[in-house]
Amino acid sequence: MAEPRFQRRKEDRPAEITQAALEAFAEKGYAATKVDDVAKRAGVSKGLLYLYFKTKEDLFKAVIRSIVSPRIDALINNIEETDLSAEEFLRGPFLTFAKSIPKSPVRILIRLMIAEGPKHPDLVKWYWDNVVSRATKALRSLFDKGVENGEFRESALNEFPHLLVTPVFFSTIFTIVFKQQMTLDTDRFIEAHVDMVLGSIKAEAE
Amino acid sequence: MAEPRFQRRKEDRPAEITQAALEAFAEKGYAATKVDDVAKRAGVSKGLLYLYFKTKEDLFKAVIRSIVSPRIDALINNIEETDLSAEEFLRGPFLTFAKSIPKSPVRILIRLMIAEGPKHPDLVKWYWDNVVSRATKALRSLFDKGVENGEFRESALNEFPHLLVTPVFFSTIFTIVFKQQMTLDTDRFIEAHVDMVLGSIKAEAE
DNA sequence: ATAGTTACTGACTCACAGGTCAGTAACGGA
DNA sequence: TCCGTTACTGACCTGTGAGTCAGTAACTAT
Repeated sequence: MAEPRFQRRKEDRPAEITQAALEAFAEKGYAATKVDDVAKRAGVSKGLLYLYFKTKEDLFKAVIRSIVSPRIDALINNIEETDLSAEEFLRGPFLTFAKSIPKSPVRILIRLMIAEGPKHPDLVKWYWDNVVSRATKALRSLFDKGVENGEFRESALNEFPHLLVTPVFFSTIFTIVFKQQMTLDTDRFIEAHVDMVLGSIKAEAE
Repeated sequence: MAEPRFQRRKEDRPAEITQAALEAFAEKGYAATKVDDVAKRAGVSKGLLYLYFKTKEDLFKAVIRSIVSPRIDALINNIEETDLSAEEFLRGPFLTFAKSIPKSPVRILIRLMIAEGPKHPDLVKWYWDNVVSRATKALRSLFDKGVENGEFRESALNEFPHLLVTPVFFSTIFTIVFKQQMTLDTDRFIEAHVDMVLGSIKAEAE
């Protein structure tokens, strides 16, 4: 009695395929990844992949969405529901999150968005609405709250909350591009920036 | 007497072709740009292009090098030979340079390095040696000079001069990826960051 | 003029990868 | 155990674009 050559697993296939695709894209980038390789990695034929995803581009979008959504939701809930002071939150949960990015698989997505974004305007739109806007808003409310309760002075961070996260992007890209020659300690780099920001916005005792 | 169908211009061809390639890559990215299109843009046949550049990859590398070199040389000479104080230099020539990046054609190269870098390790090595290392060193010496002459206190910027330029990368990428939905005022964004940095490292009068 | 040199052309080749589809076999129900 | 359904396979088709090369015409030297 021979082993069955394959199993029917309709429910699990999409997740298995997007996971395989993420790994493949991470290694080679989008253009250089063959659909056939993704299929092999997922233990599936190319034909099946095309039953679940209409085109390679469709697969790409599914990968981004499936990885990004849960993470960004978690961060934003975290900001909204914390009972820490603004400074405690920034030095605690935020810093932990920020330091993890350059080391986690998510960093790949940042590269993919930069590299492939211009070819997929609707994906960029989705990313803007679901990630950038929401994260910006959450951060801004954090700084506003800090000002309201007297922790912080009014500063450029209220207008440009992005100023907080610039070193996260910088070290992520650095890590990806210069992984051979890198000696940058991304943890201390990001910490130093957060120190500087807090130092410049904390209300002086007066 | 008919016009000649073409002219022989051995000297000028390489520069014309790399210029055309930069424009094409800027519009479509590397993978999506056809060698034939680059040739057409340069007013040249595909065959001629292959006389000057062995492969498409070779052309890509030539584009990066030819655009980057003169700019980085200018900046570094500027730092080394200025007779401004460190703060004056940062608020003057450096800020002008920094603000120009997200708007200039060079921003394309940043995207190309991120997107294609991993496939061209020798190009990344060249970029590290000729751009990143030299720029880092020049900036570090600027902060060191500031400390020596009592303008600045010793700070994280002496160890991580990169902290100065993070918003330049951030706004460049933002501009490229989110050009449709962008409302970020990159000039004021970068200025606000430089203000913050200077505010946090200036020696207090004591 | 004319012959020699070489910058230049563009039709061609060919490998490759996205996408298709006719057939196959796993599974569920009777 | 057989039949119907459909998840799944993989050989095939096809457009595309990188790279080639035999031929052509612009220039040069005599």
